[in-house]
Amino acid sequence: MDDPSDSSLSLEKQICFPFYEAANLLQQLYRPFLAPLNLTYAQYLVMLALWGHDGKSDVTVGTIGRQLGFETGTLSPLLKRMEAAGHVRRMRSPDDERRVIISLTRQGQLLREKAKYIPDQLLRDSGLNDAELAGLREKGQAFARCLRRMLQIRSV
Amino acid sequence: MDDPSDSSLSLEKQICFPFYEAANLLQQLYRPFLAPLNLTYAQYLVMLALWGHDGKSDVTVGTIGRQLGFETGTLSPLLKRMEAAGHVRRMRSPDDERRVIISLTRQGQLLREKAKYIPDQLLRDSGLNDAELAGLREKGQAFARCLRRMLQIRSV
DNA sequence: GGATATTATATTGCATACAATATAATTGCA
DNA sequence: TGCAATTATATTGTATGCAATATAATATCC
Repeated sequence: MDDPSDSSLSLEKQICFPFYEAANLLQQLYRPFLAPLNLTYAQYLVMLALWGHDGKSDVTVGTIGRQLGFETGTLSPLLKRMEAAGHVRRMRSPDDERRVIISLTRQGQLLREKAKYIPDQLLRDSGLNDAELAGLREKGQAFARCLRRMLQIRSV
Repeated sequence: MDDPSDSSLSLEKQICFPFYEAANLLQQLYRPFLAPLNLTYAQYLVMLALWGHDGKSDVTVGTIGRQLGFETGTLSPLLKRMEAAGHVRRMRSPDDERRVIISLTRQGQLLREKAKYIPDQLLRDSGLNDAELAGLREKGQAFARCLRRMLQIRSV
């Protein structure tokens, strides 16, 4: 079987394409919910990370990058836009001036109250039951884990 | 339960994030395989679509857009880059001059021979068995289908 | 303690993505 | 036939994404 059949190049047989398509679609799905909060989907993920840290410890650009799998080339300008929008503050660490500490502004903290209805709303709209949702999450995480392993990226 | 718990905003509980992350990772995974062919992942998907049509009938910009879920704002410049790279030709339809017919160049046809080893290579590298791969594909397709339904996009 | 290596972030260049809008051609209907 | 509606693609503007590179600060080693 050294010569793979041409059918392996069939669009329908692709494993990756549905995931790629889903990523595009889910951003379209979130847009009308996030636009009123002045957030894009990538920015929403950053907010989730920051809300999760609760200001208990310093969160740097690198912290967020590792959590979300973003390179600095993505995160730096993204965080500047979020700063311009008033969601976050960027501050050089006094201890290590290479680090930039990202913290929530008051507005960024308050945004959590508006955002917390979004996940449940979308879950309801999906019409999927808990088992189906759990199955999707598990498969999504498994695939991401598989890809990280193939790329030799240390999982968070 | 009108007031959702804040935990719904936890990054770990998100359904969508793993799919979003996977889409970013899979492009990184394909890059070293596709770069030698002078293709990006999105362009590879266009090639899959074109190879699948086999030149049997006219493939327009709209045809590809519906198959891949791309807007014209994405596809138009993408196809121009593929034309500049010598993979495809763009030609106004004589029948309906609004249409632009996309066809493979000789180079684009030959590229299929080089590309056909990629899927099997990646499947091997994944280390997943057939059942796991089938499960992933099914869940990915199911999620994309769910999102299309939520966005009221007619499936291809 | 000073050269070297490492770390953390920023910048640049290129390629997606999509919404909104524009343009041009075709269709449909009075 | 003529004009409004529709269709197909292109353009513009904004926001990702990542690789490659640059910059600056810290750590390490001798």
